[in-house]
Amino acid sequence: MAGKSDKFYITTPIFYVNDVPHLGHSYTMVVSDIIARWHRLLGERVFFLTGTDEHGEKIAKAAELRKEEVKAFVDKLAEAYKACWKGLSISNDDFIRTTERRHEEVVFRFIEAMDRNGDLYKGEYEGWYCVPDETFFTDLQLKEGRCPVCGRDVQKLKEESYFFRLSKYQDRLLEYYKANENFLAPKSRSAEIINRVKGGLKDLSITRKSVKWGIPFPMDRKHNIYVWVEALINYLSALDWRSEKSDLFWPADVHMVGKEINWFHSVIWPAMLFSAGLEPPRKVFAHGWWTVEGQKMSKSVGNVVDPMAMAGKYSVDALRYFLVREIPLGDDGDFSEKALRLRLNNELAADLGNLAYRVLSITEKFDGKIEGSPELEASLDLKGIEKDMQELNLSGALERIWHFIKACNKYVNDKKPWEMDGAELSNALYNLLESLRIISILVSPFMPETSDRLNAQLGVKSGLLSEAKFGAFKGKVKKGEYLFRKIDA
RNA sequence: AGCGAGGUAGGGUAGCCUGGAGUGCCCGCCGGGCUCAUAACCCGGAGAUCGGAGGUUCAAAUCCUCUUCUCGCUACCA
Repeated sequence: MAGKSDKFYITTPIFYVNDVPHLGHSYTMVVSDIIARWHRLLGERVFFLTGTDEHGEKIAKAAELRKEEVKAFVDKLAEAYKACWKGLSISNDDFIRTTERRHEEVVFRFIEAMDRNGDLYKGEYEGWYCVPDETFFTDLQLKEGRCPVCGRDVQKLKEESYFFRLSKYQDRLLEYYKANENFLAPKSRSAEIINRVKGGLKDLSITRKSVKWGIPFPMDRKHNIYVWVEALINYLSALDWRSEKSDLFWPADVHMVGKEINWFHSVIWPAMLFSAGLEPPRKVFAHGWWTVEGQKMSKSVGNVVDPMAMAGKYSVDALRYFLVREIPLGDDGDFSEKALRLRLNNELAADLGNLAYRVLSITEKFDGKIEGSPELEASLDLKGIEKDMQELNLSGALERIWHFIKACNKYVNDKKPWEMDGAELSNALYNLLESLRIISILVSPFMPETSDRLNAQLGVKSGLLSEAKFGAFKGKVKKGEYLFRKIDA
């Protein structure tokens, strides 16, 4: 029964813990959570992973700046991330930290597998070095020939380093892209990657002698493994690679990533997997960025949006709904409280909340048996919703669900159940209550808390997607609070 | 600069692959209806030469060429 066909493994990036979580992180999490919950709704065996990336020079510096011990510093931040995800109803099955032993062990095995395959060699990394900052930079990173951090002169330096033969995998990557059209997603970004790979791949320096806060390179302990190489392996270390668990869940079905790390996940990571003798993931999805009222979100501008504050002000579910409804997955979008309020007031309160409230109000005044024949079924495009979700068109799926909600509101207006009684009224209520039950199932991945509350008001248990069809209504209705309240500016 | 994506009513989007009346959705605006319900809901309407030019075709938002504007990526910044 536990076949590989009904498993689903989805990951988020592991976030770099040099600062607390913000709206961008939360967006990745919410999107991934919705996809994970959807697959659970399908009855699949889901493994949903997130975590934190805790090595590297930047983190060591950030800790030093605050006069804290590095481990204590990352411990504190990892907790902040965990708390934030809990607050946003994120249903991750595991939380991997790159400072954990289980991660280090898998990293060692992975590097050794690459080495056995003859893909690692010792060479020299050449770059521009800024002495006061103790950091290497590439030509592109320099600002007018000077250090991009402090603005001082840099010097060309060579450092011994181990390299990964990325160049060896150019053809194999291109073949993989070609054979798996859905791997690079969204489509609008795939050409960008393919053309760059076609342009040629250089081998990668994957170790550093100068970086102290990291995982040692197993073949030469004077070196530490470069953070991003090691970080990518988290997707396997959480599965305890070479275990029953990894046999079941690997390859990952979706790596959800921000567009800035697309290259690492679409090119370097699959090449590393080839090298270690593993299958690449099925899909890497690069989502877009949020601006805030037209401006880039940045600390210096001071417009960084705190997801917990937004969730506190408007409710977790309103925030989750807004994030996925506002923009198609893959596009960039603009965040503003005004836009959030608009969707909360019009779509959540006026459409969904009001529908539930008006139907439940009428139902409570009726004391007969609720039964009838499905009339609203035709307004629900379940196939379309399933297709959208399969294609990760989350905003499209919501649009279809709302189309149904609007059809239900229209049904109330047209039927005027408040003027009915007896069998006629029973039939109208049957249709509306079953619709609400189905709506509750459909919105549950997006707004789990709201779905629970609606279920409680309908007096039904939460169901799987297979139950999202008209049957006999078996609930015991008890009108409760509004699902959503309007909020004025 | 190279490569990529996109310019559709006041704003935001879908449609483009597989040409066939500008067809849809959301917000906003105008008018009407209703009153079970969170002053919510429903109906109707105004509003677009589908960035510009040329071409293919009986027919182009949709295919081809050119042009213009916007945005993204350009590898060791997690």
